[in-house]
Amino acid sequence: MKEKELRRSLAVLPIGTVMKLTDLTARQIRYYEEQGLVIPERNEGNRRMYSLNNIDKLLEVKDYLAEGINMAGIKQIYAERAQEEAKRQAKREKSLTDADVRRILHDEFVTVSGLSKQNQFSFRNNGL
DNA sequence: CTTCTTACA
DNA sequence: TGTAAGGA
Repeated sequence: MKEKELRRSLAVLPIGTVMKLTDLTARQIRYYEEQGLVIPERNEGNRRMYSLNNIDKLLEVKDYLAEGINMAGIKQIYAERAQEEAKRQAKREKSLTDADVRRILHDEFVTVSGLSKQNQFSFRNNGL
């Protein structure tokens, strides 16, 4: 499920194709870019190149606009999503940290008590 | 021919 | 948002 995401992120579509796929004018597509929504890559000739994910986002923006939401509103929606994503990532990092805490605490115990893995085994055999 | 930027009777 | 201009 990752090879798929990679392909969806490949910028291979020129603006002309995007216009047909989204039914948006070049003017609109470039304007949304100015507004910070859907920034395409550029090829050697400074031409905009879009990915399938870019297409999806443009269609999404188009829908919001059709629903009567203005540029400011759409920006807010994406700003909120970005903040939520940031929090999810922060929480994930915290979980990994907690897992490491056990190992760190365990190693700390072994060091302070002067017990190596091998000696711990020996103690068990001696009824400790 | 397609796309780019800039500007606006 | 449309469209013209001038260049790539």
